[in-house]
Amino acid sequence: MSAPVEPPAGRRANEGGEGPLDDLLAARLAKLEQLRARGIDPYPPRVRRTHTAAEARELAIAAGREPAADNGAVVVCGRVMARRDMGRATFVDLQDGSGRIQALLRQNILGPDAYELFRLVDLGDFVAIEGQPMLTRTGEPTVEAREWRMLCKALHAPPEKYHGLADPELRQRRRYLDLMANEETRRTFRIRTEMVRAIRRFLDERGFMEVETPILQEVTGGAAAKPFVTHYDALDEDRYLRISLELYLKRLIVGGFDKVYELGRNFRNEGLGWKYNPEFTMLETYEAYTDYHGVAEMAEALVSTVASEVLGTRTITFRGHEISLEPPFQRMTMYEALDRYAGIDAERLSTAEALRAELERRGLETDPRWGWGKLLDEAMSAYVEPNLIQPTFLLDYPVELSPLAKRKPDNPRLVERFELFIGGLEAGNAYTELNDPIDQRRRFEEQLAMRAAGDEEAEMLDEDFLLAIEHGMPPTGGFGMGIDRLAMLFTGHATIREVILFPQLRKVKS
RNA sequence: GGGCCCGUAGCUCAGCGGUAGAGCAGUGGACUUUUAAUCCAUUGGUCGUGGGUUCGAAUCCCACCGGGCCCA
Repeated sequence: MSAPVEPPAGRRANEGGEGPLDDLLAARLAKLEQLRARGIDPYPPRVRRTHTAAEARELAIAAGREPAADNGAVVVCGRVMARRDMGRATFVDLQDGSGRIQALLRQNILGPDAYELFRLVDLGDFVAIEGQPMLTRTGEPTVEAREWRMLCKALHAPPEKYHGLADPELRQRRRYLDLMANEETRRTFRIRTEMVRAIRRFLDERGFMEVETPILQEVTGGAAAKPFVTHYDALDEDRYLRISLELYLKRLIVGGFDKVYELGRNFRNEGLGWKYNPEFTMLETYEAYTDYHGVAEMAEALVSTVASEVLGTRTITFRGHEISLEPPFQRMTMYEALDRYAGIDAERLSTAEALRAELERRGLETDPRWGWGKLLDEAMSAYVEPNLIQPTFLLDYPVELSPLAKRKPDNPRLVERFELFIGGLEAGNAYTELNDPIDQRRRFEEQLAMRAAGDEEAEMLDEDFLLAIEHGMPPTGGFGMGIDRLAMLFTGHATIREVILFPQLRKVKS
């Protein structure tokens, strides 16, 4: 049943029902009607495709310039990306998920009617071409059509064929246009997917069990971050969107699963920036009967293995630096790093006042509410992290910054923790997990005091989690890794938005 | 949050106080091996929005909206 043509949604200029219909749109709608008038469905429900574009290319190359008269036709399908009209012959470039293939339509082969009908095909439409794979005079793999079929009429033109889509805002808001126009974008997201697959493979082969834990949480924690709040109508109760995976995964270690991991989305109510998006993907692993040194070995094996499998190399380029992911990675304590890159002696500057004075002297702006731990963290961000280009484990953090990590037996002001830096980015974080429930309660209480003093990023007290570890959690090494940041490193993109399909953007107000 | 920059045709961009432009896309025409096809002709714009300055504003000023980069 065919209905009269109505103006489709789209074309912002026409919203509100004023003004004439856009010329480009009108031309396509007219062609749509002409197809229907000739009894052709512009949106047929199915097609029998025999070969992808890539497969047809292979066949064309095998067939050569003068293919045997009948060595089997193929049916290829795809979006029309370019069209070169030569009179009684027309070339089109079809793009499908495998790549591109050229098709040649000639009037004497198709017949005048079918050839004439092809004039109704625009850039962006999907068509099926049935015909002979072969090479043209210039050696281009081509399917020479003996029949063609409409698969889907597009009402809008695709982005410009040569420059593609360049406007960063459009590329992110309407990622489908970016994907259809830019091969580099398609490559980026294929690498990201391959990377995630390789990570799962690595962990699965090592006997880890993939699990899923709640995103909507009554109490949230496991990271220093401000959460999003939502409301659950059925219970008339508020819930937080999780900020990390940690506290639920450790409950599973308590329950007796020795090796678990989760790869999932976290949500943090913070600003946007080149390395921040409010929703981002984390991997966290927990392994009983290992410690942070064992985790470090696993982490470097994971990063280097995944690089080899996905990129075929362990050398990457990021922000102008060549980086080797070959293990072992460099190891350095946090204090050593502060001394080496900033000349700051954290042990001597052991009070907030002393450290603040030193940082102010260096021209770093500080906030009077910051405690010693936060000040140290800022000093790290300013002076140390940008220097950690080659993969580096920074070991042994102050307890103030790590309420869920176990203290070092020989220095209770420090915990057994590392952060992994690659290309100046914090890519991983791990600790020997705190399993002393008494110490854990004390640490939560210190965090509560910080919350009361106005620190919105301090941990909440999770009584249910405490009850869990009061039942006993074995010595455990935990690890977290930002998947988006690893994707930045692997694809060479300098901003996190380039590796997230639909990054968070402000609403468009009309 | 602060500083700097950007917003012009569907897309990529020029114009920066004096009648809104180019290429691609579109439309009409020529062309049966082209590939950023070529050639001829041609349609298309509240110059992000709203105020202001000016005889005159895409252009200068202010505010707002959206985006980018740097800093926090």
